[in-house]
Amino acid sequence: MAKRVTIKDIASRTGTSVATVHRVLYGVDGVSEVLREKVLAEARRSNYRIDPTASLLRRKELHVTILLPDAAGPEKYYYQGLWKGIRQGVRNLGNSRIQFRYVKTDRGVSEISSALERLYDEADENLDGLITICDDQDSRLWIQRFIRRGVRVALVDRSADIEGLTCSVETSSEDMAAIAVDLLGRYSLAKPGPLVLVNGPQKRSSYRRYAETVRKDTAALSPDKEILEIDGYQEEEGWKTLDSLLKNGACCGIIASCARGTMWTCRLLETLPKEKRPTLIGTDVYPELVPYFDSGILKASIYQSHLEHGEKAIRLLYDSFSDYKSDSEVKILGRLSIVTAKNCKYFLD
Amino acid sequence: MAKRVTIKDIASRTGTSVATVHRVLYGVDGVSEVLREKVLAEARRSNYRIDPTASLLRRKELHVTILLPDAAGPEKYYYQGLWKGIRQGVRNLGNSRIQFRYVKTDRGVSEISSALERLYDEADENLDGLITICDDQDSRLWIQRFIRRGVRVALVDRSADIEGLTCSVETSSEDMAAIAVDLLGRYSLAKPGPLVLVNGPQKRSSYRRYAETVRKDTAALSPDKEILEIDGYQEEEGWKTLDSLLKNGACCGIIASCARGTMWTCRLLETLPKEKRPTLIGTDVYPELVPYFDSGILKASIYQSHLEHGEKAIRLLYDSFSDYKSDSEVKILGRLSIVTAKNCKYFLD
DNA sequence: ATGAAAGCGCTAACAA
DNA sequence: TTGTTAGCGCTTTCAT
Repeated sequence: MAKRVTIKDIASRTGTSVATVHRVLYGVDGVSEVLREKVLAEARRSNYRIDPTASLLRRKELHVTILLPDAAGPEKYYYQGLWKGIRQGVRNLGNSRIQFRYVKTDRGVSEISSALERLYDEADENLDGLITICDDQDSRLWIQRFIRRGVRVALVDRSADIEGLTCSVETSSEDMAAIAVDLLGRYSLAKPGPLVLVNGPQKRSSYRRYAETVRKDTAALSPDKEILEIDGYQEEEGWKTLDSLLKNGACCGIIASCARGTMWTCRLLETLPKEKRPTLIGTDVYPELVPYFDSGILKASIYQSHLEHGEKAIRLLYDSFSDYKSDSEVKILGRLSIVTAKNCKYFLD
Repeated sequence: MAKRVTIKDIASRTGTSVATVHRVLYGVDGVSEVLREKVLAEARRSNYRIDPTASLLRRKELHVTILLPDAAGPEKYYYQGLWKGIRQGVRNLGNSRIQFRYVKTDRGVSEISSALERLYDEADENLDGLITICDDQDSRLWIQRFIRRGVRVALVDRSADIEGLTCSVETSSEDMAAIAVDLLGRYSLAKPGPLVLVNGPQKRSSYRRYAETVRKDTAALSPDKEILEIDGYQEEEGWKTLDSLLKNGACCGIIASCARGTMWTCRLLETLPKEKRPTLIGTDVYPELVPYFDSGILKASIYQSHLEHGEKAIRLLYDSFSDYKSDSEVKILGRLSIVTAKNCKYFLD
């Protein structure tokens, strides 16, 4: 049980004071190059680790803002898991000397950039961390400004190639699509009629990549299978298209690649007689889907681990605060789970 | 931003000292009933929470022993995930002022009780926490002795009805079986031949309950379906039985309910020509299974979240140390995930 | 550029 | 039974 190396040890061994060691460890200037080198060398040599417990005790409170779309309206199904994960992550931290502030935008992701702008102006030097989502060029720019100002930024849900990010949690659209096609399977794809893909808007690259993989993987199982794409964000129009398709002819199966699309497709299928309902593979898991799992309308859904995304983002940001090593960006790929009626209860909280 | 309530505040408001407040909070005797009540009332009134950061800083080191079967030999497939989770949980804690000791038994669960006995004798007052597994009456008795001695015990993997347990993480055998039958599905069950269940030993209640649910759920989908049970722990014998069955006749599908059984069944199926391989649904996910996922021999496997079990156990035990409220036992039901070739990479670390 | 010193909120040893 | 006090290892402020 080797005694732990403290900042005091390093100070005495290098013939300096704890204050100087502290400055060196955190890269604060006002230390001569000679001393800096000496201290750094000793810290490495003795394998010094900061004691996070002690470190936290005296530190002044940090401020972290979480800026995400509100889980309401059509965004509800998508964001409720993420918010839940954020709350849970904060709870897990216990007393962390971090003041969290929650900001919700009303109209989804599109409003994020203007919210970032407002945040940038109002929060002067009082912001230390930011957790948000980045899906457009404007948001990218604002996030870069925050980073330049010294704010640590964690991104959830989508990747964005930004220099200096503290961490990002994302999902592989390709893997999601591959899982969906695989679940539908050779059996369903052998049936007559097109495969329907209730997708998100094409202007988002994640949805484009999803569709691409669906096309590729479907072709591998059933060449020449027609794929009919519907915009899941345009519920009214999509509903009509799909409804008439199902009433007239049929389709061999449906893949819904977005949370809201999964929801309304379930509702639509419910209006049809049982024998007219094709197999549906959905996306995300939330309480509203349970009845459709139970009735067999939704055969399976792909869980993007949004809850874990939220938890992880909080955790990683926290770690970055209590770790003086200015480590590079941490990228996390969210786990993709297959959820059916039989195990959906494990994915609801 | 309300200022946090400290032990000092409580002391001054009740006209006593921090030491007394501390004694009251931790239930140490040597405090008059009058004072105890007064302090407790004030703590409640002001919604006082212990500051875990500060609490940890000064506290003397705690000792926790983790006693589990070694992930070697036939136990390898089962316990590697659990051990990995334990290590990860310890890492997540960072500097927690807890000294962990890892003890591995060589011959699986059966050796746990004698290991507990040895541990009980050697570790005098120096043990504060224990994480282990309990699958027989002897272990139960030893665990009860530990608890009476004041050791906090966390159980992983199986439930055991013991008074005073700090926490337990377990898995629902019934849900596992239901998921397996559901995955095999009406389609496979409609094929001719019996359903083969490569199960664990019948003397374990978890395996008995597994088989029961398989029988019930199978009957619901395909009445009169014959179910052939093989002991997955007797690899040699089981291999012969299954091999001759598959070579002569056929079976409609195989469910393997234990990690080791899944492993050797995969190996067996590999020796057969492709058209003779029935659909296999397995249990647990570990690196050795990946080639069988890829080749299509293992259609799906049910992940018991062993990694998360280990993490959770460490976490919950830790929380119980930094929480003075002597809360009751925390029971966690491990999440059951469905894993296929398409998402197995997310379940390997 | 550097160091001394005062705590953070709590626990534990000691004193009364 | 109760109170006093000395830290835990670090961060921060202030003085040099």
